[in-house]
Amino acid sequence: MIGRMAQSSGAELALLLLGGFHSMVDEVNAELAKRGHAGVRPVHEFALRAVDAGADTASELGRRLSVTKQAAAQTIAALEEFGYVDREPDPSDARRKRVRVTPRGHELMAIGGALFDDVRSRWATRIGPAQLETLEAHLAQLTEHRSFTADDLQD
Amino acid sequence: MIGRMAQSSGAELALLLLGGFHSMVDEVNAELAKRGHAGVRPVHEFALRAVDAGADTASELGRRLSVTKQAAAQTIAALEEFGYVDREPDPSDARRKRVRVTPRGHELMAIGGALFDDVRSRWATRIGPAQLETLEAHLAQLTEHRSFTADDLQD
DNA sequence: AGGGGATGGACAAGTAACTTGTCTATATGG
DNA sequence: CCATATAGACAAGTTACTTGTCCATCCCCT
Repeated sequence: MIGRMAQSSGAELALLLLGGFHSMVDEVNAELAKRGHAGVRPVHEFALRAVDAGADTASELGRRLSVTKQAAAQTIAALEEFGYVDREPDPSDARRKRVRVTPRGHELMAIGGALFDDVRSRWATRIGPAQLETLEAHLAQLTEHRSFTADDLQD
Repeated sequence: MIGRMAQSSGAELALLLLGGFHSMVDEVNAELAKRGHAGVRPVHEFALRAVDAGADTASELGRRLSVTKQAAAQTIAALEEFGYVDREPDPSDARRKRVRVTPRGHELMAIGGALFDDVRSRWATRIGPAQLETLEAHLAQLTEHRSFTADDLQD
Protein backbone atom coordinates (compact mmCIF):
# COMPACT_ATOMS: atom_id res chain seq x y z
CA MET A 1 0.00 0.00 0.00
CA ILE A 2 2.32 2.72 -1.16
CA GLY A 3 1.84 4.59 -4.37
CA ARG A 4 0.76 8.15 -5.01
CA MET A 5 -2.74 8.76 -3.90
CA ALA A 6 -3.19 12.22 -5.38
CA GLN A 7 -5.96 14.70 -4.53
CA SER A 8 -6.47 13.67 -0.93
CA SER A 9 -3.92 14.24 1.78
CA GLY A 10 -6.44 12.74 4.19
CA ALA A 11 -6.44 9.44 2.31
CA GLU A 12 -2.66 9.54 2.17
CA LEU A 13 -2.50 9.97 5.91
CA ALA A 14 -4.72 6.93 6.38
CA LEU A 15 -2.39 4.90 4.18
CA LEU A 16 0.64 6.12 6.06
CA LEU A 17 -0.86 4.90 9.31
CA LEU A 18 -1.76 1.52 7.87
CA GLY A 19 1.63 1.26 6.21
CA GLY A 20 3.36 1.97 9.48
CA PHE A 21 1.41 -0.73 11.24
CA HIS A 22 2.11 -3.31 8.55
CA SER A 23 5.72 -2.33 8.43
CA MET A 24 6.12 -3.18 12.11
CA VAL A 25 4.00 -6.29 12.14
CA ASP A 26 5.51 -7.86 9.04
CA GLU A 27 8.97 -7.55 10.45
CA VAL A 28 8.07 -8.87 13.88
CA ASN A 29 6.16 -11.78 12.40
CA ALA A 30 8.99 -12.85 10.14
CA GLU A 31 11.36 -12.94 13.11
CA LEU A 32 8.88 -14.77 15.35
CA ALA A 33 8.53 -17.52 12.76
CA LYS A 34 12.31 -18.01 12.83
CA ARG A 35 12.30 -18.32 16.59
CA GLY A 36 9.95 -21.21 17.11
CA HIS A 37 6.66 -19.33 17.00
CA ALA A 38 5.61 -19.95 13.43
CA GLY A 39 1.95 -19.60 12.63
CA VAL A 40 1.41 -16.79 15.10
CA ARG A 41 -0.69 -14.07 13.55
CA PRO A 42 -0.53 -10.45 14.59
CA VAL A 43 -3.95 -10.62 16.18
CA HIS A 44 -2.78 -13.45 18.44
CA GLU A 45 0.04 -11.36 19.82
CA PHE A 46 -2.20 -8.45 20.63
CA ALA A 47 -4.98 -10.61 22.03
CA LEU A 48 -2.51 -12.41 24.27
CA ARG A 49 -1.33 -9.10 25.67
CA ALA A 50 -4.91 -8.07 26.34
CA VAL A 51 -5.60 -11.35 28.15
CA ASP A 52 -2.50 -10.90 30.25
CA ALA A 53 -3.57 -7.36 31.02
CA GLY A 54 -6.77 -8.66 32.58
CA ALA A 55 -9.23 -9.49 29.77
CA ASP A 56 -9.58 -13.02 31.09
CA THR A 57 -12.93 -13.97 29.55
CA ALA A 58 -14.07 -14.08 25.94
CA SER A 59 -16.67 -11.37 26.45
CA GLU A 60 -14.23 -9.05 28.17
CA LEU A 61 -11.57 -9.65 25.53
CA GLY A 62 -14.12 -8.82 22.87
CA ARG A 63 -14.89 -5.54 24.58
CA ARG A 64 -11.23 -4.59 24.88
CA LEU A 65 -10.48 -5.39 21.26
CA SER A 66 -13.74 -3.89 19.99
CA VAL A 67 -14.90 -7.14 18.41
CA THR A 68 -17.80 -9.49 19.17
CA LYS A 69 -17.47 -12.01 21.95
CA GLN A 70 -17.69 -14.75 19.32
CA ALA A 71 -14.67 -13.38 17.49
CA ALA A 72 -12.82 -13.16 20.78
CA ALA A 73 -13.80 -16.74 21.61
CA GLN A 74 -12.37 -17.89 18.28
CA THR A 75 -9.12 -16.08 18.96
CA ILE A 76 -8.92 -17.65 22.41
CA ALA A 77 -9.56 -21.08 20.88
CA ALA A 78 -6.65 -20.51 18.50
CA LEU A 79 -4.40 -19.35 21.32
CA GLU A 80 -5.36 -22.40 23.34
CA GLU A 81 -4.57 -24.71 20.43
CA PHE A 82 -1.09 -23.21 20.18
CA GLY A 83 -0.62 -23.62 23.92
CA TYR A 84 -0.41 -19.91 24.66
CA VAL A 85 -3.39 -19.85 27.05
CA ASP A 86 -5.42 -22.33 29.03
CA ARG A 87 -8.90 -22.04 30.50
CA GLU A 88 -10.48 -23.04 33.78
CA PRO A 89 -13.96 -22.57 35.18
CA ASP A 90 -14.38 -19.49 37.32
CA PRO A 91 -15.24 -20.75 40.83
CA SER A 92 -17.22 -17.61 41.61
CA ASP A 93 -19.30 -17.55 38.40
CA ALA A 94 -20.27 -20.78 36.66
CA ARG A 95 -20.93 -18.98 33.37
CA ARG A 96 -17.36 -17.77 33.02
CA LYS A 97 -14.28 -19.62 31.92
CA ARG A 98 -11.19 -17.78 32.99
CA VAL A 99 -8.43 -17.54 30.44
CA ARG A 100 -4.82 -17.60 31.65
CA VAL A 101 -1.60 -17.03 29.78
CA THR A 102 0.67 -20.10 29.96
CA PRO A 103 4.47 -19.96 30.38
CA ARG A 104 4.80 -20.49 26.64
CA GLY A 105 2.40 -17.60 26.16
CA HIS A 106 4.53 -15.38 28.33
CA GLU A 107 7.54 -16.44 26.30
CA LEU A 108 5.80 -15.34 23.12
CA MET A 109 4.89 -12.03 24.71
CA ALA A 110 8.47 -11.48 25.80
CA ILE A 111 9.97 -12.30 22.40
CA GLY A 112 7.29 -10.45 20.46
CA GLY A 113 7.52 -7.45 22.75
CA ALA A 114 11.29 -7.32 22.34
CA LEU A 115 10.95 -7.51 18.56
CA PHE A 116 8.40 -4.70 18.52
CA ASP A 117 10.68 -2.68 20.74
CA ASP A 118 13.56 -3.35 18.34
CA VAL A 119 11.61 -1.92 15.46
CA ARG A 120 10.54 1.01 17.56
CA SER A 121 14.08 1.83 18.66
CA ARG A 122 15.28 1.60 15.08
CA TRP A 123 12.60 4.14 14.24
CA ALA A 124 13.74 6.26 17.14
CA THR A 125 17.22 6.27 15.63
CA ARG A 126 15.86 7.31 12.26
CA ILE A 127 13.77 10.27 13.33
CA GLY A 128 15.10 10.95 16.82
CA PRO A 129 13.69 9.63 20.11
CA ALA A 130 12.00 12.88 21.03
CA GLN A 131 10.26 13.08 17.65
CA LEU A 132 9.01 9.52 18.00
CA GLU A 133 7.63 10.24 21.45
CA THR A 134 5.87 13.30 20.14
CA LEU A 135 4.42 11.26 17.30
CA GLU A 136 3.13 8.69 19.76
CA ALA A 137 1.64 11.33 22.01
CA HIS A 138 -0.20 12.88 19.08
CA LEU A 139 -1.48 9.55 17.86
CA ALA A 140 -2.69 8.73 21.34
CA GLN A 141 -4.51 12.04 21.51
CA LEU A 142 -6.09 11.51 18.10
CA THR A 143 -7.36 8.03 18.84
CA GLU A 144 -8.36 8.27 22.47
CA HIS A 145 -11.86 9.56 21.87
CA ARG A 146 -12.66 6.58 19.69
CA SER A 147 -13.61 4.24 22.54
CA PHE A 148 -17.18 4.68 21.36
CA THR A 149 -16.64 1.88 18.88
CA ALA A 150 -16.64 -0.63 21.71
CA ASP A 151 -19.82 0.77 23.18
CA ASP A 152 -22.10 0.23 20.25
CA LEU A 153 -21.49 -3.49 20.35
CA GLN A 154 -24.61 -4.35 22.25
CA ASP A 155 -23.92 -8.07 21.84
CA MET B 1 -7.99 -2.17 19.84
CA ILE B 2 -7.33 0.13 22.72
CA GLY B 3 -6.45 -1.11 26.17
CA ARG B 4 -3.20 -1.08 28.09
CA MET B 5 -0.63 -3.21 26.42
CA ALA B 6 2.02 -3.09 29.13
CA GLN B 7 5.64 -4.11 28.79
CA SER B 8 6.10 -3.18 25.16
CA SER B 9 6.08 0.36 23.90
CA GLY B 10 6.80 -1.08 20.46
CA ALA B 11 3.56 -3.07 20.50
CA GLU B 12 1.73 0.00 21.75
CA LEU B 13 3.05 2.03 18.87
CA ALA B 14 1.82 -0.59 16.41
CA LEU B 15 -1.65 -0.40 17.97
CA LEU B 16 -1.61 3.37 17.84
CA LEU B 17 -0.94 3.27 14.12
CA LEU B 18 -3.67 0.71 13.49
CA GLY B 19 -6.05 2.62 15.72
CA GLY B 20 -5.40 5.80 13.82
CA PHE B 21 -6.13 4.14 10.52
CA HIS B 22 -9.35 2.58 11.76
CA SER B 23 -10.40 5.81 13.34
CA MET B 24 -10.24 7.58 10.00
CA VAL B 25 -11.71 4.80 7.90
CA ASP B 26 -14.64 4.06 10.19
CA GLU B 27 -15.70 7.65 10.14
CA VAL B 28 -15.37 8.09 6.40
CA ASN B 29 -17.22 4.86 5.74
CA ALA B 30 -20.14 5.78 7.93
CA GLU B 31 -20.54 9.06 6.07
CA LEU B 32 -20.16 7.47 2.64
CA ALA B 33 -22.97 5.06 3.43
CA LYS B 34 -25.24 8.01 4.22
CA ARG B 35 -24.40 9.66 0.91
CA GLY B 36 -25.44 6.99 -1.54
CA HIS B 37 -22.31 4.88 -1.50
CA ALA B 38 -23.32 2.16 0.90
CA GLY B 39 -21.47 -1.10 0.69
CA VAL B 40 -18.20 0.56 -0.21
CA ARG B 41 -15.36 -0.98 1.75
CA PRO B 42 -12.18 0.87 2.63
CA VAL B 43 -10.17 -1.26 0.26
CA HIS B 44 -12.39 -0.19 -2.63
CA GLU B 45 -11.69 3.44 -2.02
CA PHE B 46 -7.94 2.98 -1.96
CA ALA B 47 -7.92 0.62 -4.93
CA LEU B 48 -9.97 3.08 -6.94
CA ARG B 49 -7.43 5.80 -6.24
CA ALA B 50 -4.61 3.52 -7.32
CA VAL B 51 -6.43 2.69 -10.56
CA ASP B 52 -6.99 6.35 -11.22
CA ALA B 53 -3.33 7.02 -10.52
CA GLY B 54 -2.34 4.68 -13.31
CA ALA B 55 -2.64 1.09 -12.08
CA ASP B 56 -4.97 0.24 -14.93
CA THR B 57 -4.55 -3.55 -15.03
CA ALA B 58 -5.13 -6.20 -12.38
CA SER B 59 -1.48 -7.21 -12.28
CA GLU B 60 -0.26 -3.64 -11.95
CA LEU B 61 -2.83 -2.87 -9.27
CA GLY B 62 -1.68 -5.94 -7.37
CA ARG B 63 1.89 -4.68 -7.48
CA ARG B 64 0.96 -1.22 -6.25
CA LEU B 65 -1.12 -2.54 -3.40
CA SER B 66 1.35 -5.30 -2.56
CA VAL B 67 -1.20 -8.05 -3.04
CA THR B 68 -1.48 -10.86 -5.59
CA LYS B 69 -2.91 -10.14 -9.01
CA GLN B 70 -5.80 -12.46 -8.14
CA ALA B 71 -6.71 -10.36 -5.13
CA ALA B 72 -6.49 -7.25 -7.28
CA ALA B 73 -8.70 -8.86 -9.92
CA GLN B 74 -11.31 -9.60 -7.27
CA THR B 75 -11.23 -6.04 -6.08
CA ILE B 76 -11.62 -4.79 -9.64
CA ALA B 77 -14.56 -7.17 -10.16
CA ALA B 78 -16.21 -5.70 -7.07
CA LEU B 79 -15.57 -2.15 -8.26
CA GLU B 80 -17.00 -3.03 -11.65
CA GLU B 81 -20.12 -4.49 -10.08
CA PHE B 82 -20.70 -1.26 -8.18
CA GLY B 83 -20.18 0.72 -11.36
CA TYR B 84 -17.04 2.49 -10.19
CA VAL B 85 -14.82 1.17 -13.00
CA ASP B 86 -15.25 -0.43 -16.40
CA ARG B 87 -12.86 -2.49 -18.47
CA GLU B 88 -11.92 -2.60 -22.12
CA PRO B 89 -9.41 -4.68 -24.04
CA ASP B 90 -6.04 -3.00 -24.52
CA PRO B 91 -5.60 -2.49 -28.28
CA SER B 92 -1.83 -2.74 -27.99
CA ASP B 93 -1.72 -5.92 -25.89
CA ALA B 94 -4.40 -8.58 -26.22
CA ARG B 95 -3.57 -10.04 -22.81
CA ARG B 96 -4.43 -6.87 -20.97
CA LYS B 97 -7.79 -5.44 -20.04
CA ARG B 98 -7.52 -1.80 -19.21
CA VAL B 99 -9.43 -0.63 -16.17
CA ARG B 100 -10.91 2.87 -16.21
CA VAL B 101 -12.59 4.84 -13.47
CA THR B 102 -16.17 5.77 -14.41
CA PRO B 103 -17.83 9.11 -13.60
CA ARG B 104 -19.53 7.46 -10.65
CA GLY B 105 -16.10 6.23 -9.58
CA HIS B 106 -14.72 9.75 -9.74
CA GLU B 107 -17.66 10.92 -7.70
CA LEU B 108 -16.84 8.37 -5.01
CA MET B 109 -13.22 9.48 -5.03
CA ALA B 110 -14.23 13.10 -4.67
CA ILE B 111 -16.63 12.46 -1.79
CA GLY B 112 -14.34 10.00 -0.08
CA GLY B 113 -11.35 12.27 -0.50
CA ALA B 114 -13.25 15.20 0.97
CA LEU B 115 -14.32 13.08 3.94
CA PHE B 116 -10.78 11.90 4.57
CA ASP B 117 -9.61 15.49 4.31
CA ASP B 118 -12.30 16.50 6.82
CA VAL B 119 -10.99 14.04 9.35
CA ARG B 120 -7.45 15.14 8.67
CA SER B 121 -8.23 18.80 9.14
CA ARG B 122 -10.06 18.04 12.36
CA TRP B 123 -6.90 16.29 13.49
CA ALA B 124 -4.89 19.30 12.41
CA THR B 125 -7.05 21.44 14.66
CA ARG B 126 -6.49 19.09 17.58
CA ILE B 127 -2.72 18.89 17.48
CA GLY B 128 -1.83 21.83 15.27
CA PRO B 129 -1.25 21.79 11.50
CA ALA B 130 2.52 21.92 11.79
CA GLN B 131 2.59 18.98 14.19
CA LEU B 132 0.40 16.95 11.87
CA GLU B 133 2.67 17.67 8.93
CA THR B 134 5.67 16.64 10.96
CA LEU B 135 3.91 13.45 11.96
CA GLU B 136 3.17 12.69 8.31
CA ALA B 137 6.72 13.41 7.25
CA HIS B 138 8.06 11.07 9.89
CA LEU B 139 5.63 8.32 8.98
CA ALA B 140 6.57 8.68 5.33
CA GLN B 141 10.21 8.40 6.23
CA LEU B 142 9.60 5.34 8.38
CA THR B 143 7.59 3.48 5.77
CA GLU B 144 9.33 4.44 2.55
CA HIS B 145 11.95 1.71 2.66
CA ARG B 146 9.30 -0.97 2.87
CA SER B 147 8.68 -1.27 -0.88
CA PHE B 148 10.50 -4.60 -0.61
CA THR B 149 7.21 -6.25 0.35
CA ALA B 150 5.94 -5.86 -3.20
CA ASP B 151 9.10 -7.33 -4.66
CA ASP B 152 8.92 -10.73 -3.07
CA LEU B 153 5.60 -11.43 -4.73
CA GLN B 154 7.01 -13.42 -7.62
CA ASP B 155 3.51 -14.27 -8.81
C1' DA C 1 -38.92 -16.81 46.85
C1' DG C 2 -39.16 -16.34 42.28
C1' DG C 3 -39.47 -14.22 37.76
C1' DG C 4 -37.24 -11.33 34.26
C1' DG C 5 -33.68 -9.23 32.15
C1' DA C 6 -28.65 -9.06 31.59
C1' DT C 7 -24.50 -11.67 30.87
C1' DG C 8 -21.23 -15.52 29.45
C1' DG C 9 -20.43 -18.87 26.38
C1' DA C 10 -21.24 -22.45 22.50
C1' DC C 11 -22.57 -23.61 17.94
C1' DA C 12 -23.70 -22.62 13.10
C1' DA C 13 -23.52 -20.16 9.00
C1' DG C 14 -22.13 -16.29 6.28
C1' DT C 15 -18.74 -12.64 4.60
C1' DA C 16 -14.60 -9.88 3.15
C1' DA C 17 -10.26 -9.86 1.72
C1' DC C 18 -7.10 -12.13 0.95
C1' DT C 19 -3.99 -16.56 -0.31
C1' DT C 20 -2.11 -20.79 -3.44
C1' DG C 21 -2.43 -23.41 -7.26
C1' DT C 22 -3.42 -24.27 -11.93
C1' DC C 23 -4.62 -23.17 -16.49
C1' DT C 24 -4.67 -20.67 -21.07
C1' DA C 25 -3.54 -16.79 -24.13
C1' DT C 26 -0.44 -13.52 -25.60
C1' DA C 27 3.92 -11.03 -25.92
C1' DT C 28 8.90 -10.67 -26.37
C1' DG C 29 13.90 -11.23 -26.65
C1' DG C 30 18.03 -13.89 -27.77
C1' DC D 1 11.10 -19.27 -33.58
C1' DC D 2 10.96 -20.92 -29.50
C1' DA D 3 11.71 -20.33 -24.42
C1' DT D 4 10.28 -17.62 -20.97
C1' DA D 5 7.73 -14.07 -18.88
C1' DT D 6 3.41 -11.88 -18.25
C1' DA D 7 -1.91 -11.00 -18.13
C1' DG D 8 -5.85 -12.83 -16.76
C1' DA D 9 -9.53 -16.50 -15.43
C1' DC D 10 -11.13 -20.03 -12.45
C1' DA D 11 -11.19 -22.86 -8.26
C1' DA D 12 -10.45 -23.82 -3.61
C1' DG D 13 -8.64 -22.78 0.89
C1' DT D 14 -7.59 -19.44 4.91
C1' DT D 15 -8.06 -15.73 8.34
C1' DA D 16 -10.47 -12.86 10.99
C1' DC D 17 -14.12 -11.44 11.51
C1' DT D 18 -19.70 -10.97 11.39
C1' DT D 19 -25.07 -12.32 12.55
C1' DG D 20 -28.11 -15.15 14.48
C1' DT D 21 -29.65 -18.41 17.75
C1' DC D 22 -29.58 -20.98 21.83
C1' DC D 23 -28.92 -22.19 26.67
C1' DA D 24 -27.00 -21.68 31.44
C1' DT D 25 -26.19 -18.76 35.08
C1' DC D 26 -26.36 -14.58 37.66
C1' DC D 27 -28.51 -10.69 39.90
C1' DC D 28 -32.00 -7.34 40.96
C1' DC D 29 -36.72 -6.28 42.07
C1' DT D 30 -40.97 -6.96 44.07
